[in-house]
Amino acid sequence: MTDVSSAMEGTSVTVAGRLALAIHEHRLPPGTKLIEDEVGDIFGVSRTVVRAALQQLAHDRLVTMQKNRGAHVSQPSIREAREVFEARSLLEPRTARSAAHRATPADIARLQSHIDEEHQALNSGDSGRALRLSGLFHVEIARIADQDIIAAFIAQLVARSSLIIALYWQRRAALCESHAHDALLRALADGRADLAEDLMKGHLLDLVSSLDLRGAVAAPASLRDALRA
Amino acid sequence: MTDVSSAMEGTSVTVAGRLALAIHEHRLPPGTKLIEDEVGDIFGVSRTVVRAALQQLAHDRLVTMQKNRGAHVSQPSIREAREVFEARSLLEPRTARSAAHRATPADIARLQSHIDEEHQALNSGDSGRALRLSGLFHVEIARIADQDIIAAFIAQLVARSSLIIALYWQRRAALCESHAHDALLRALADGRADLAEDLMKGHLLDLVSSLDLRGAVAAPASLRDALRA
DNA sequence: GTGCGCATAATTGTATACAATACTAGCGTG
DNA sequence: CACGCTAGTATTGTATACAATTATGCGCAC
Repeated sequence: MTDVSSAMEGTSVTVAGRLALAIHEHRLPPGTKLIEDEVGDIFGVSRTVVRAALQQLAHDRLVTMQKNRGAHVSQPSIREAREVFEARSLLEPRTARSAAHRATPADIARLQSHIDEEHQALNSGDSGRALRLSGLFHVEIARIADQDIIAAFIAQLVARSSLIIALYWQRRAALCESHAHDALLRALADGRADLAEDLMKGHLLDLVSSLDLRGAVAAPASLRDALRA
Repeated sequence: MTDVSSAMEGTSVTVAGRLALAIHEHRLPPGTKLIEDEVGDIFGVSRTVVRAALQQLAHDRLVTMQKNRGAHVSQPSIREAREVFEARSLLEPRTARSAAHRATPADIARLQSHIDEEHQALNSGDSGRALRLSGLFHVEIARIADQDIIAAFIAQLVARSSLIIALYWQRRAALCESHAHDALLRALADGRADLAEDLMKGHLLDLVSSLDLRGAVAAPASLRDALRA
């Protein structure tokens, strides 16, 4: 998620960031219970700050809190999954268009390095990290478009997409993505706004069509292990 | 803001809602300091729950928190103001189009009652309440479109718009809005999707043009006043 | 063996306590 | 009279304590 909502920073933002990262990289699968004492012990803080962190994540829908029943990594429903990608389809193509108009050589270089890192992560078998970098690519485009608010929305949607992928991904041969990102990068570099918009639209459609939006969920894991990084 | 992000429990959400309402209705102007003890006394809760509430509001950018310096009602910059309305222009016209396709008679009736209440509030001089109802109208449309995620985004943007209006509104003869809403309602009722989309786009443009978003903050009476908050 | 009921443990909700930091006012000095 | 310094106050950051709620495990009837 990178950019955290408000200022107010401090310890709870750090904890929220670490948790968000773990969720984004699929080290904390959907449904995992996040016990306040346990998280507090792991990060060496009190429940007070853990609660603040969990509430931030709950606001972004990465975590679901129920009264007296604690916090769990969210398990987006199929309906929610569809809505997330509908929202992305509404926001991102137009944002890619704007980005094509504004992208500087420095921006392009930064995006390229993202893609490179993503390839590298994939080759070294770190698919979690690859997934997160792939998401960051999308957020970075919104930031190039100089639209902080929309970038924040996209960041949230990307994070939720990661949960959706964890739950509903079907074909694991996932390296098709990088080509889409390559093509997008070229379009942005050449200032071809129409093309960038179309590519983004198609890329998102590909993503949805790679999901199986009909059922089945995964199993939780151990907190300590997942957060070891 | 009506819909509060997550589930999470009652008390802090209630407090956050009450505060959000007061902000939305301009009873708490931008810049107002929100002292935790004070708010806690008012609502009869401890600082713990006040803090949780303030953090929720901070996440929605209605409140700004700085480490060790407390929480204040946000004062959106001009850049931020522009971005809010850019984001709304991206989301709302398309959403109005969808709503036109899906609106049922019950939906139309609900919208009509919103408009009626808004008129009523204006006539009785309660401009704060009118402003809030006016915002709710927009959120309701998104809900008719059956897009919860986008509705939540719009709800946040509407709330922020209220702060922007408090800061940058110039022409106070503000009843033009209701006509725009009437026209929108008719388009939705008749299922005229193209028209609804255009009307919404125009309505938002009208809104921005009624703001004064050129730098040059209104010259403050005294230096002391200017630098106080 | 299966399901129910109760005692006990875990976990969360809220309040409070204490430490750290920022604000304010009053005094002295140039 | 303005400026800086110091003491005291106000406010926030974090941890802990206790109450309320939920989850768990075991004995027991059937």
